[in-house]
Amino acid sequence: MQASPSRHEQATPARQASARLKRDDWLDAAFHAAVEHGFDGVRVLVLADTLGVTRGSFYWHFKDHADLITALIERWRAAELSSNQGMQQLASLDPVQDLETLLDAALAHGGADLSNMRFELALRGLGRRDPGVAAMLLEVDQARVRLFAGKFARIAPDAKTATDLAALFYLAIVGSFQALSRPQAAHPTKHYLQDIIGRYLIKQQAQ
Amino acid sequence: MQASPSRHEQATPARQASARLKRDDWLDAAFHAAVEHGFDGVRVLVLADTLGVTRGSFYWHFKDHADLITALIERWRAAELSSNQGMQQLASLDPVQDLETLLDAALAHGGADLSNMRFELALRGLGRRDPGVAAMLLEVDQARVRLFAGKFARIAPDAKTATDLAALFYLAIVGSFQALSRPQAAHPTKHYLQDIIGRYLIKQQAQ
DNA sequence: GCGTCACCATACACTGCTGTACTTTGGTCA
DNA sequence: TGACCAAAGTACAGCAGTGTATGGTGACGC
Repeated sequence: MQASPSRHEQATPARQASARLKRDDWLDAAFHAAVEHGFDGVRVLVLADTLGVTRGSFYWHFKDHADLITALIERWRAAELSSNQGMQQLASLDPVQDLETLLDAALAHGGADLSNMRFELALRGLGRRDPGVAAMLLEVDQARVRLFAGKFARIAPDAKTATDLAALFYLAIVGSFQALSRPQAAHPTKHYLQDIIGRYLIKQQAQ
Repeated sequence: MQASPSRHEQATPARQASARLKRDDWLDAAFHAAVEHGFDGVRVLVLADTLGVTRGSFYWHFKDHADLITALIERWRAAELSSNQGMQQLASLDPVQDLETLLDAALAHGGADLSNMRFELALRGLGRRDPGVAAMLLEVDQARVRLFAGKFARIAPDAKTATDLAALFYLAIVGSFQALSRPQAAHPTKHYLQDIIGRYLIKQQAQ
């Protein structure tokens, strides 16, 4: 649901040269750590290890561990909301095509999007303990549902139906992020949703 | 989606008397810790604190920390699958009523069910790192979708529609566990789903 | 060519948590 | 009433991680 997150991701334990690190490099490493091990697994000691430096570098760029986490979250939030705004712009003549494009983007479980999905799940895990994070996630969720509702409004018979369907489908998408999703198999969720759209909504429209 | 989890839950830091603890008491405490702080927050030291004993007791009941976690997960799995089987039994004459009862049970976000919901979310967080847990969750998910599909089969026009709708609604339920759910407000998800059922499915059936 | 500053290393103190070996208590039943 | 044993206490070693103070280095500007 967002473009590729980072400029240069580095998964290998030791960096190739002695290129000096910037704040964003630490944020990228923290991003991947959160994706792999959750927010509890974001340790500055292991980040320094994977980046090939010591923690002395970290405490130059960040005040402390909490500073890293808040910066990481804020970067995601900004990118997410801006991506949401971008999606709101593009609208073709075919409303069904628009919805399927939106579903494709939301359900693209692979590559960089898979990392974004897992990061978002880790973030939701954090939101269950941190009210501030929970409020931020609610803001993002509502922006997305508004986006969906805008698309559904073009094919639904009335406004309430549009918002209901938007909420239902968005919740199903969030649910598909973590249930019934074996990584090896092709993701069936997309077909579910597209079938449902084709089966009910179009029928509804054509009546 | 499950009955009350534990026989006697104890949230207060110091226990009232010197009642000796059993294995299940430790599991109950671990359950609540997982609910509150996730699985990474299940520490035997803090469990001992809240139970009012030292860790000497813990290492009598459990081999180590991993032993506690696997026992906790297995207990949940057994209770969940048995609860699922119980729900499969009850079926009234009215299929729509059955579905709404099922949705009520699935979406009951309050009291002991809220703890169960949060525990399940913590478990899914763990499943993202542990393949064994992920496989177990897939098993539970599939059992639940089968349950839903069985109910939908009584009102849907064909088998594929029933399984599609079951998957869609189940995913929406899982999604509603963590998105768009501010604890203070009444949960709108139930009304979404009931509206959708009333709006589309019944119409579909009556055609 | 040299100083400056952004970036990094090193060393230390400290905390929270695990696991283990051993001892102690207290309830129950012969 | 005294032995037994489940349950809990005590003490120690060790590990992983944070934060801090301070010193080192290398690329760039002048």
